[in-house]
Amino acid sequence: MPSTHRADRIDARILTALSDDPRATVMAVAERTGLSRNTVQARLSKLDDAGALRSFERRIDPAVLGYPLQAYVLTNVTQRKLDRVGAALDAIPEVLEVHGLSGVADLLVHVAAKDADDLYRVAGDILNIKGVKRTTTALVMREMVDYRVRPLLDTIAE
Amino acid sequence: MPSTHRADRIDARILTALSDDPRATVMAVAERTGLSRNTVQARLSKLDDAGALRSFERRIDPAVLGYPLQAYVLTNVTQRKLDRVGAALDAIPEVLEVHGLSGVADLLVHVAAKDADDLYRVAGDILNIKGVKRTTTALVMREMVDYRVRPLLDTIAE
DNA sequence: CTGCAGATTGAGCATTATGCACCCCACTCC
DNA sequence: GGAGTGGGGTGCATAATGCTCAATCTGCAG
Repeated sequence: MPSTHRADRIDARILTALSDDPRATVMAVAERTGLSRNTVQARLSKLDDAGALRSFERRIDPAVLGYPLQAYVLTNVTQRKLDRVGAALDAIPEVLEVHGLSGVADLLVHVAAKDADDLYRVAGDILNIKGVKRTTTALVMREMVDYRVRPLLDTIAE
Repeated sequence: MPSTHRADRIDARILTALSDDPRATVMAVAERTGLSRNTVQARLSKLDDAGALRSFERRIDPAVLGYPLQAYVLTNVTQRKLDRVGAALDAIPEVLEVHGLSGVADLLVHVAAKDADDLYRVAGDILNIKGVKRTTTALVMREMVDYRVRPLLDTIAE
């Protein structure tokens, strides 16, 4: 469903400017990028018409909501029940995201928790889902490289 | 450095409104939440003074930048060299984020790639870092639950 | 080389939003 | 009772927005 859209140099410059200052107005972006206000406005509406920008929720840190602990739960699933397990995971509030993988595990479940006990409980909830065979929990201890796309933007902008 | 800040019901309502419409103006948020413009403005400036909102880059989908493939590389590292490995990973453009873990692996490296060959190359780059002992690559095949914080926001907002 | 379609730009204009200051009120904690 | 905190209301000068129109300026096919 997403992104038949491919960002070019100009889009990259706009996105870079927005990364520098997410609350920047269209005018400010235009100034920063040396583009006209019209162009920036047109590009931006194309970008979000195309659904190129993901949910604002991505910018919300669970820690601020009182969930300072994060962990990744590698999950093995009885194959036929993948969808059911997905639905069950979706119903757990502490589940931030779930990726279907090829490789070591079937699912990578990203969870947040209030504290160690809470995490233990959530991990238990996941293990109790019918169709889940095995889980391995890895606690996030440090953010070594914070999510960034800048290097990719830079290669596009040359 | 982050978040001595803890969001309350009002913050949660504001954040929810912004999730519904990321480009909403302060006025629109005030209307949607039934709060006054003053309050919304004050809350928002507190939120970003406190650094409660993470980088705008989180909203940029690598797929739009021409990197439609994503993978997680579980990495085992010679412990003493963790920082050096972190720095080396930081230098690889295709590395989106790196988490330091407790558990199965030492590092969880999230990478993007243009295609299968590109991914293979990136995985090789990681494995070639001095201090990296072993890697396991898991390709992301499906987004089963897209990143979301809504359920957590809802519990706060009651 | 010529010409076309799409993108970029500059300008204008009515409408809204912003940032800030000031004041008031309700609630809580001493 | 008094001080402090946080939400709400109002006003105002300045700035941004959304939109349209017309004029270049591309890239590219013929």
